[in-house]
Amino acid sequence: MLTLFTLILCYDTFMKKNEYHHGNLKEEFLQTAFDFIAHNDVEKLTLKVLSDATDTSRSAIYRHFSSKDALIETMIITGFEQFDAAVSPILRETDRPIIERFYFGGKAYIAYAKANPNLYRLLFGKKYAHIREEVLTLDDDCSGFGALKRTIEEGQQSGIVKKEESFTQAVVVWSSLHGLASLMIDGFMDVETLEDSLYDAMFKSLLAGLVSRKVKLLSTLPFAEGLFQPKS
Amino acid sequence: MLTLFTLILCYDTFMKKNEYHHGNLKEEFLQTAFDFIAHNDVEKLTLKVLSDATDTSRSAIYRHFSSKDALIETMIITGFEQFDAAVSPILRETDRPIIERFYFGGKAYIAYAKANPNLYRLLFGKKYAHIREEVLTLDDDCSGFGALKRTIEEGQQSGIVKKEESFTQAVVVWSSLHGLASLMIDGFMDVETLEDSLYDAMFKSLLAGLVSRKVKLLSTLPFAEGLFQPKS
DNA sequence: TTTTATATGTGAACAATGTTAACATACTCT
DNA sequence: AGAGTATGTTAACATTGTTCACATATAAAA
Repeated sequence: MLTLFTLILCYDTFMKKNEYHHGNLKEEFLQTAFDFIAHNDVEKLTLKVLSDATDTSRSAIYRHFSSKDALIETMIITGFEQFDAAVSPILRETDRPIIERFYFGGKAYIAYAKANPNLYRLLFGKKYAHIREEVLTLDDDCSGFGALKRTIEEGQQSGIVKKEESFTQAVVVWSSLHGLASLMIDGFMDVETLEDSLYDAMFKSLLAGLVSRKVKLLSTLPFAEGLFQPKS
Repeated sequence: MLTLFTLILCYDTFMKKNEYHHGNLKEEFLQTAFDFIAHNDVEKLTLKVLSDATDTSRSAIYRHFSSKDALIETMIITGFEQFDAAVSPILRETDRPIIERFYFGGKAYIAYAKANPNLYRLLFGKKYAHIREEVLTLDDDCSGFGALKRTIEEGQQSGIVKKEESFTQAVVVWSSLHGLASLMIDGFMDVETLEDSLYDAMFKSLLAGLVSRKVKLLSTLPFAEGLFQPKS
């Protein structure tokens, strides 16, 4: 009997490690939640999903988050960090032609939304707008929007971008990106076949409104040929 | 005692009319639901809200709709009719300059979304995309998108709009409108002070991408001055 | 008119959900 | 070794959408 007890003790100690106290349950919850919305809508994310996946009780989550919404708030904060990390750096590659930075930055924006539709909806939807306000401020230069605005201002200084209110210009660009991304991930068009051509058309249109007519385009982007007239 | 009974009968018959059978309860449910989302998010619309407002039991709705979603489906169908009725006719005012039609059509689009944010989100959100597919097809000329595409094609024929794929051009326009409307109603910017100037900037940018350079703008819209070069 | 069938409304009950409270267990620090 | 804290469990609650058996009004048939 002593031997059996010892065996159980050994099993508990070395095999199952912490059966009762997980140790990093908070991270496990978050990871499970992110894994879940990679394939399911946020609406389907339930506490039962989290407890089942982590093999805990339904109320265990309340030791790490004050509520379900609190967990989602954390997801939104880290979600914005990841989203920004995927898009903003491209705008800041100052050794690259600015038009290219706009082009590939926007392309990364659409690509991220398409690759993570449920996360994108969570980040930019109405429901958790109050959390967003804690994370991103449009006036903040560090935010994605701030990076866009600053890049536009940089383009103004080098004469490529029209010298208008940069905030307004940035909103116009952002609206197009957000609109196209939303229409794509919310089931309005066959994304697979149209994504690239639609983005190119939209970018071309945006450039026409953004770029000064006096400037000849020096970009290497092939589709942009003929967009602008030679310097007169 | 007979008198009392007669009184009750009279009361029932003439005052309360149909206390048990309402007669038009289905319409009452729909009207209540529309009234509700005029001031609240769709997520807050619950069967208890409907039963309380119509003074019926919680399960009465199931005599008129097979489920809560079925009621919302009906709302979406009529919602699209109303939305289309507010926007599409402007595009079809063929006696008006086409640029003006674009301008005021888009303005009506944004205005409707801003005036009915919860309905707009319901119509264009992901959750009920399957119902949308029954109502509107992008290929259908009668839909709002079809009206936009046809107007663009009309502009191409008169030489005002660039002769490119009209579907792509329509998607570009729609993306901008949908993006701006979404950003506004989902709490990204102070809509009250910025709505008009942002829309004008966006429309100007769209025109730059849409309109043929060879055409001198004859529109009466003041802000569009200087957008295009004189016919050379 | 009386009877029958159908349409419409009610009340009780269900499972699922987020949440809380009382209790149990394990880790930490003295 | 023991006290205190952090972490996990179980049971219960209210709310939600939904269903089912039952009640009542209207329509149709006799």
